[in-house]
Order: sequence, then C-alpha cells, then structure tokens
Amino acid sequence: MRVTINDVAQRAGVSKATVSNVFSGKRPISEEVQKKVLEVAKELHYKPNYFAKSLVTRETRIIGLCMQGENVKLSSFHLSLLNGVLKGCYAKGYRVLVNALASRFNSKTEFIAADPVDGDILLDPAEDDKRIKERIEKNIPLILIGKPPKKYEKMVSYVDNDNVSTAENLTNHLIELGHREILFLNAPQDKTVSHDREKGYKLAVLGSNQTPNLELLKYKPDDMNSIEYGYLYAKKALEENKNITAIIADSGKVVGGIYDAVRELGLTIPDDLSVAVFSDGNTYGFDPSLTEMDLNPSVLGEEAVKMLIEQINSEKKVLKRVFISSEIKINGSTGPKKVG
Amino acid sequence: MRVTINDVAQRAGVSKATVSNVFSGKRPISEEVQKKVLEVAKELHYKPNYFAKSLVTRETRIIGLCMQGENVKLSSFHLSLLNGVLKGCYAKGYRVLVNALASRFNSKTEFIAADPVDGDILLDPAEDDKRIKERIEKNIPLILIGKPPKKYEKMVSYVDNDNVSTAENLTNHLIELGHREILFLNAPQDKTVSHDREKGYKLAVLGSNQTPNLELLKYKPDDMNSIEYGYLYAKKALEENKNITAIIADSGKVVGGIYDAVRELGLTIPDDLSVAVFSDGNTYGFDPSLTEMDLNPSVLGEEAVKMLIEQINSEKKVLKRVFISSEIKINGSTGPKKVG
DNA sequence: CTGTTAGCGCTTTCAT
DNA sequence: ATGAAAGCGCTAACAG
Repeated sequence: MRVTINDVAQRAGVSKATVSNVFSGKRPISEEVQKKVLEVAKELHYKPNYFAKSLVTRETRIIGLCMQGENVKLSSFHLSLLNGVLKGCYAKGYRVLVNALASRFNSKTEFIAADPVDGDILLDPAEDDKRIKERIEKNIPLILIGKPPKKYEKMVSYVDNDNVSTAENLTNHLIELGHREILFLNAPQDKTVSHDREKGYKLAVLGSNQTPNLELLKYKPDDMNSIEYGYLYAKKALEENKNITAIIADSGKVVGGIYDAVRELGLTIPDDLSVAVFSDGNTYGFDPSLTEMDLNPSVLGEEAVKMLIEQINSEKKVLKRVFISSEIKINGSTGPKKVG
Repeated sequence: MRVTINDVAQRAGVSKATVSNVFSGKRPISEEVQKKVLEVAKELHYKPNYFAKSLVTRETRIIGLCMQGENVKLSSFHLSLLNGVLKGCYAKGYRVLVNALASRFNSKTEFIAADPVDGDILLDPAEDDKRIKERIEKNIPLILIGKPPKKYEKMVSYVDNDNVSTAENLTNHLIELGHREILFLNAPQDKTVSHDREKGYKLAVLGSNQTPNLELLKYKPDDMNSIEYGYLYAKKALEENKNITAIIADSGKVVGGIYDAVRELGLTIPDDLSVAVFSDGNTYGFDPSLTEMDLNPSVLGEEAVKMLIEQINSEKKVLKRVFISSEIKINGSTGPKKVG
C-alpha cells in the first residue's frame, strides 16, 4: 500500500541507491536507467518520505515562524510580514511552519520534540524571552524581527524598522506644516517599539526648539481594541485641548477610530486637523487618504528569510542587524496648520 | 554534541525502550527509574527527534494549509481564516505548515517528498484542481475551504459559506430598498465562489419578477488588483449606465476603489448610490460605514481544523459538509433608491 | 556508472 | 517492570 524506494528499486531492477540518486542527481546515472526508474516511480505514484530523508540529511527545508504563545491573533501587519516570509521561502523552496503553540502545551512536558525546522524567525521579542534563550543554547539558526532584549543584543541577528527615525520624520513633517500641539497615539507601552517611537517624536519636537508635552503622549491600553482606542482618545483629547491640530496614529485601525471621532465633532481633515500614521501599507478606503510611514512589513519578512537561509547554509555564524527604512508618503490627511 | 535517546539511556543505566516509555507513558515504569530518567534527560537537555519519531509512528501533529501555488499573496480574508486555523490547532496541540510552494517547484520534479503533515486544509479550490486529486488518490485526510469542483463533490469534506443565499440576501436587501439596476462586482470567474454568488444574485432578481441584466455582472480579472478593479469597473459602469443605483462588491478592497470612483464622479452614498459588500469582518475607515455580509472567515478556519483532526483520528471516513452562515449588517452605505 | 552495507533516532514487538 | 532486537525509509560511504 505504501510505496517506498524499495518498491521502485525492485520493480525497476536496480538498487535503492540508484533510485535515490536518480532523484537527487548526486551522481551520474545512465540515460537508460534514469528513464526506467522515473517511469516506474510515476507508475507507482512514488513520493520520497520526508522523515526518512530528513532523519539522515538533518535538513528539513522548513523554517519556523514563532509567534507569542498565548496571543495568537495576527494583525494585518503580521499578514504583510507573513506574505514577505512566504515570498522569500517560495523563492528558495522552503516551507513555513507557523508555531503558535500555547506555552501551556510546551510546559506540559519539557520533552516535546523540537520543531522540525532548519531555523526560526521569531516575532515580537519580549524582555526575558525564553524562546530566544533556548535557541541560542541549542545553536539553532535564528533571526528576530523587532528589537532584541538588551541582554541578547550582541548574540542574535535581527531585522527591524528604524523606529526612532521613522517617528522623527513623521513628526517633523507635521512640524514643518506648522503644527505644534501634536497628539501621539502610540503602541502599547510594553512593546519595545513604542519606546523608540516616543524617542523619535521627542527628538523632532526638541529639534524645533520646543519642549515635548507629555500630556500629548498616549499608549494603547492592552485590553482595548485599536479602533476604540483611536476613537476614545482622539475625541477626549480634541474636546479638552482645542490647540491640538495634528495626530500621529499607531496604525490604520487607530485612524479608523480617529476619523469616526472627527466626523462626530464636525471637524474637517486636513483643514482643522492633520492625521499621520505608521502603516503596514494596507490602508485604503480613507477619505482623505492617509499621510503615512509605510513600515514595509513584507520587506521585513522577506529580509528575515534571506538572512535565516544564509545563516542555515553558512559555517561560521556572522551577526547581522538589518534596518528597513520607511519613506513618508504624503497624502490628503495632512496639511498646513490653519492660520488664526 | 547531539543528544539522543541512547545518551540518556546509557547515562541513566537503562534501555532505550525504557526511556522511550517514560516519555510516552505507554507502559508502567517504576517511580525510581522514572525519576532517574527525567533527571538525566533534563541534565542533558534531551529532546526527542521529530523525524525519527514520525518515521515510525507515522504521525506528525502538523497540518498543512495549502494555498494556490503561483499566487501566494494572502488577503485579509486569509488572515482571519489563518487566525481561526491557528486557534483551532492551538487548542489541540497541532502545528500549521503553510504550503505555498510555487507549482514550478513541484513540477520541477514530480517526486518532491510529500509534506510532513497528518492532513491538509486546502484553500481556493479550483475546477480541475490537481492538489485535490493527488490527496484523494493518496488517501490523505483533507478538508476543503470553499466549494469543491463538481467531480469531487461527493469525495471530500468541506466547509464553506452558504454563498448562494448570502448573495441572495444581500441582493434582496437592495431590492427591498427599491434598487433595480444593481451592478455586481464579483470575484474572479475561475473561483467556484463566484458562481454561487452569481446564482444567489440571479435568484433574488428573479424573485422580484425581473430579468437579470447580464451587463451588470462583472468578474474580477485575475491580473488586476482589487482596488483598481473596484475603481475602474464602478466608474465605467456608472458613467455608461445612469440607471445603476446600487453596487455589490466582492470585498472591502473593491469598495475602496468604488468609493474613490464615487468621489470622483461627485456622487453621494447612499443617496445617489448604495454599496453593499461581502466582507471578512475587517472593514473600517469607510464613511459611510458598510452594509455587509460578514463571511466569518475565522469560523471557517476553526471549523476546518476541527473536522480535519476528527478525520485524522477516525477509522472510517465520513464525508461532511459544513456551511457557515452569515448575517447581514446594515450600515450607512445602503439606503432607499432616490425617487425621481 | 551501479550495488552493498551501515546507520540516522526512535518505537515496538517479543522475551524475560 | 525492563531489555534486546528488529525495523520505519532513506542517504552516504565504500566497493567494485
């Protein structure tokens, strides 16, 4: 019932080794034999067994994409990133194993088999991340997406946006338009990215010889969804502080909420209020369309794969840090501060 | 360097078999031995080898998620679906292998190893889909998401939206509002889903004692992106046929294009034009907000996993069809046909 | 150019 | 309750 290399060999009247080599091309085979083997293999619907092969070659051509255990929900940023990862893998003949096993499964017994992967891409690294430690100890090829915890900074390769300058540029754009009171609806405070963005924001403000107003810096509460976050925080801030003339938003969803609030308050974008956003390149439907920093998540993913495969196939481990830049796309949601 | 079951056995002074059974719990082991083995295993950082194990057990606890070869780009529908799949797997301790290998890799040689999965979930089934044929022949557990090609209808289990009635309901909503000339920007013609939706659309029109106008039925060209599709087709149709007062769109992105066209033409939604959409529940930012049928992709994914795992673990194969219903959410993008 | 043989690391009889 | 030994299906020396 299950057809193996032996069946093919026997039927074709050759040895297992020969059959193996017909497929791998690792040693020359005569036309004649080759033809015969291929013919028989096709007839029998033969497919090599993945495990048997990997058991001996120690290679799977699968890469792991590890997301945080308890929180499996993918955002559209993750989507684009996954698209990039798939594209990179696609080009090289690798497959992707999405690993989002709940940590309670892993801890049930510590002796669960290691993943059948040649290496891992790790998302959303956190301070004191056990996943990183484990892979470094076992010497498993590893690329982080995002900023590593400080203690591993010198030990892993990673790819990230340059979040400081991205935020700085976006803020500067608004400052150049004359805006002074700029509300910043940042990512949640426990994500490393929010700190870098805050830094960039402050740098820009300081650069214009002003003092950052901490009242204007908000973090998304973990238990609130993004649309609600945008809506509630924008509305409250705009009602309480009439001097706010611009908002920077963490994502397209946050803008969804902001636009709702703005309509409710009877304001006009960009005349009364400018809105700028960090985006995953997937914002559409907004009117006016958004001025944004596209974080190019798909490029992040693609680059991570490239680095990982390079690491898998190289003898000596070379640490690399790759920063993906973003360029500002200016659209209708930002404009000069109203005079008066 | 690489620690195997032998190392553990030796160091613990027991046999391989005993070590194996300590982990599997398949036969009783004395307290004493158990403790010793666990201790040594921990000390050595032992992890069982995935392949060696799978080679003999014929089980991987990995399920495959197969997407069309050449077109690896995931949409936000896929994203929600993937979220559902992950959630389902997560609950049962399975992992997900995303298979989007280009078909040119598969065809390079037909004898690429079969995927290391216990079963597959297959997306976007097409007429004459080789992937389905292959899996049926090899008797690999399989669940389709979407409607199977006719010739496999009686041979595979699948989960799908009830696309006929979904389209019918959405169309009826517009008809009840008085609309008669309803443009339908459908999915690409080679996707099975487009046929069911067309059917539903026609049923609704016929139900109101009218004859469907085939001029109003459009399919997305494969090589055009969705936003462009919405923009170009809506604009052209609205310019050429002033009687059109409503549009049904295939997805949120298509609506993005439609809204652009509408603004350009100086029309108002819903006064001049009603817009309704099949959605993945991820539409935000539109003003007015969308009247939609939420297809619940995440539920589709979760259900597919449940069925697949059931199939993997059952002796006799029972065919199942599961339909996920969708309810209409009425919002500001649809309204009564203007009188006059 | 091709065949023979010895494993890869694990589970699973079959003994004891 | 434990051990010994026989594979799972494949690749990789080693011979010829």
